[in-house]
This record gives sequence, C-alpha cells and structure tokens, in this order.
Amino acid sequence: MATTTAADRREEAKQAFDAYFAECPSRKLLDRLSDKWVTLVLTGLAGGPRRYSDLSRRIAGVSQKMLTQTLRGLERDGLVRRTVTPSVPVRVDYELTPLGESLMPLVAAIKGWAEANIQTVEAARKTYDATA
Amino acid sequence: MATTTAADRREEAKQAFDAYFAECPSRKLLDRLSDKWVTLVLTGLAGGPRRYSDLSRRIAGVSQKMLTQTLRGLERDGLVRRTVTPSVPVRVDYELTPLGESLMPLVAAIKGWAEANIQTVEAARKTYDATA
DNA sequence: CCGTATCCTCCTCGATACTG
DNA sequence: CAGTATCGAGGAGGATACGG
Repeated sequence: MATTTAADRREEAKQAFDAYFAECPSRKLLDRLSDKWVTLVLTGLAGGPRRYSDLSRRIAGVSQKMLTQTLRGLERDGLVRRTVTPSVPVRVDYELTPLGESLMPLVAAIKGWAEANIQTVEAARKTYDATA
Repeated sequence: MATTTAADRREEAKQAFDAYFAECPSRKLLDRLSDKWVTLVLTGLAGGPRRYSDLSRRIAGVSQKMLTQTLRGLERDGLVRRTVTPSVPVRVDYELTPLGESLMPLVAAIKGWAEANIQTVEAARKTYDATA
C-alpha cells in the first residue's frame, strides 16, 4: 500500500527531528552537563590536579564504575587530562584542561542562579502541591 | 557481630552523601535543566505565550506524555504559567514567568559556550577514539 | 592502586488507546 | 483540543568479583 499513514508521518518527523537534534551543539553540551556525576567531578578538579583515589574520597557516594566512566568521558571530550605515573603501585592524576577550565564559569553561573532562586522554586512547589 | 564491615561504611557514606546531595541547590537546578525536554520547552516559550498544540508542533519529536510531563514540572517549579480558557474546544496557553525568564540567560550562556567550543570537543573525541 | 567485567535491578520514556 | 491511563522495552547505574 502506498498510503501514507499517520504513523508514517510521525516516524518521518521523528527521524528528521533526531537528525536535527543530534546536530544541536547546546544539546550536546547539555548531555554532558546533565550527567549526574560530571559537575561533581568538574568541581572536584577545580582546585587543581587530584589523584583517582583522592577524587573517589572527595566525591562520596560515587561508585568506581561511575567515577571511571565519567572521567573517561571527560577525558575523551578534552575537558580533563589523565596522567599516569608508572610507579609501583601505579599513580594516576587528573586535572582540568584549559577547555575544562573555561567551562567552570558556566557551572558557577548555574550554581549562582540556583542559590539565588532555589527558595522561590521550593515555595512554588509547596504552593502547587497544596493547591493540587 | 558488632564488626564494622567495609560494606557498612560504604552504606553509611552513601546515606550521608545522599542527604548532602539532596540539599545541594545547583544539583537541584541541574536535575531540572538536564531533563531532555526542559530546555527545548523553555526556548520554545522564549518568544511569548504558546498554545499546547503549538508547542507540540514546534518541538518535533516530543510525545504527548513528555510534553505534558515537562510542562507540569515547570509549572510546579514556578517557571511556567498555565492559562486555561474554557471555550469549546478548550484552549490552554503556556508562558514563562519572570522566574522562568531569568533562567534564559543561563540557557543562552550554555548555548554560547557550546557553539564556541563544540568543534574543539568533537576534535578531541576524534583524536581520543583514534588513539584508543 | 587503579581500574575492567559481569550481572541485575530500577525507572525513564515511547507507543497506544481512551476521555472531558 | 488537551490531556490521562496503561504497558512494555531499553538503558543507566549499583553490587560484586577479578586483573595488571
């Protein structure tokens, strides 16, 4: 059947959207920033180089898997540099690259907005929940 | 046994972390912003009030469920106002509140950074993938 | 010390169908 | 037009055990 169904059109729209979406730069950045651990690792590295074990202690509650996964992702994106010192036992240091540093003002801005307005948001939620 | 195992200590740390974490304002904001559809809806509303069906067309690829869910969340947080006009058929408009508007510069900043640096990130990824 | 590999469990999200 | 209700697949992420 050559009939164009609603499902067909929806599917088509979805494809087009996904293609467009994948190209959206801010979307890509958001994908990185939205990761549960990324901002924590980033701020954890803000003060200078840190060892792996150091980070895992500073960022309480992170599993080895997630810490490694997050660091790998950030390294891949060129936001973090990984340095291995082949001693025994091995020592690994992580630090922000200039690109990574350039991202910190944004994180700070988000933090700033949040601290300034979180109370308003909380109040709005309370009101909303009470009304509903 | 009164012995404190490693698992015990990990569990304890997790509890403490979660409590601390739940209090972190930037974390809360990030939870909102990191949502796949939030920024899209927000930017969709940047130009002024929009009807529900209007939004669903502007934001191609969003399901009814997600659009409604996102709008509800934003309304609850006081970032978006919902106005129902009881005509037949019903008409519903959404618009940014002043609080919502105040968030837009941040979104713009993220967009700006992304557009300025996404190529560097992409290049870094290519290099990383090639090396590995 | 710094990971990798595996399993297993929520929980999000999309598809679909139905209502005021 | 603007939703709500329900179901099922898929992926994220934690626990655990093992390797260089």
